[in-house]
Amino acid sequence: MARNKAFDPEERLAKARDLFWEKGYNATSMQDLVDEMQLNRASIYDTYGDKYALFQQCLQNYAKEKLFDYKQCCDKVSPMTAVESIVRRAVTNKKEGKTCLMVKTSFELASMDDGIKMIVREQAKASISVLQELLEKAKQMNEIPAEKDPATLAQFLYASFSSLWMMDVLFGDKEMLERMADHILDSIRH
Amino acid sequence: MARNKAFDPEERLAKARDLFWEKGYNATSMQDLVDEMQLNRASIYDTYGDKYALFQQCLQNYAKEKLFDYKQCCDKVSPMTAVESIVRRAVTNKKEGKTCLMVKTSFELASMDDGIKMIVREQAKASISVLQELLEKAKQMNEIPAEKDPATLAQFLYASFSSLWMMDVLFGDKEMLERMADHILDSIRH
DNA sequence: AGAATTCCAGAACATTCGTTCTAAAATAAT
DNA sequence: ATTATTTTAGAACGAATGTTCTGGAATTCT
Repeated sequence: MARNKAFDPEERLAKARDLFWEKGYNATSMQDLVDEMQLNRASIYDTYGDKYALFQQCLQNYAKEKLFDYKQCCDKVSPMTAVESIVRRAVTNKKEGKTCLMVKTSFELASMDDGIKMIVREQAKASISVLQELLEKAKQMNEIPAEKDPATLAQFLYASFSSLWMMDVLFGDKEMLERMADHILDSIRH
Repeated sequence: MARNKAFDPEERLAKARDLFWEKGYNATSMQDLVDEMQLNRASIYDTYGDKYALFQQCLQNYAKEKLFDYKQCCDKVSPMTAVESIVRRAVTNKKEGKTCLMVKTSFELASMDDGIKMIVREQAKASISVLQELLEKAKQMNEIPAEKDPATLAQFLYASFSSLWMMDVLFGDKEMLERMADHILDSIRH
């Protein structure tokens, strides 16, 4: 009866996500999205809804990929090695100088918009859970001191990504970031 | 010959700063500023220039106050106590849930706009210098271990403000922030 | 008093914004 | 072939954007 969609919604969503990721929500116009997604205006509205709804889906998409990344680090290695690789990845994996979308969004929108805050907070909770689980295992294996609290450490670790990204934006000095990452990991182990 | 200005430019600049601080640059319209500063449009353009120039002046104003705050903590007490009070102040001094303007701006504009990045980076450098000086004194007084590098610690400390503010935005849990601050300070001392 | 400057209120400007709509071409199933 | 739906390009919309301008009232100096 009907014509099929000529594009892959997930793939085009990724393009929108990358653009929001680069420019932020407010600085990205609908025209920018039309150009970048290579879709007609109407197709965007039909498929994703308005700009706000589109952004929410981008956030969800980003959260899913990010969490998948985290969990991928957890297998095959000792818990502390997993934690270390997650932190190192934050320093190394810089997609062309793009700051983490979740961190960016936390500061641009989450303080004013409860809908957005909820999405970002849930992603944060999930990430912190992964880290906490790793740290609890590490504690059992005496890889971190007995007096440390895995929950607090996990929160601190997750929050530290914001630190690393801010310093990356301001100074773009990779060695500085590595020294900071060293300190962050040392603070967990000792 | 001429009429005097009927308002105090510094005082009205502070109002603009507070509004940018709350909403961010892009989400603040010129109309918002007219309402908040209680000034005529023309008076704003005559006194401060356009929106971008006004924002730059707000940033400078904020930087100056922030640095003054930091230096105020340095007198009369031991260097480590000064560092501690600066960190604690970041947790306690939350102006009605407003995230640090420098951190906010780092993520909203600094990655795209070099003019803004320069202002934020200079403020960061100045703050880090203050911290570094304190940490060097603390090291001489054996308040921190000999193997630690004050420069790296100062960078880490400054960056940690971004951590604390992000978690404040997302969770608004004061006790969580205090536990994180404890860990941050412990990581310096041991 | 008179000249100079700044104030205010608001109109006016051209852009840009997000969004909706029109209309024709393309494709898929019946 | 017919029907149904999605595609495309682009026009159109009202609202909001940043900015400039007009005009007149208010104030300060000589």
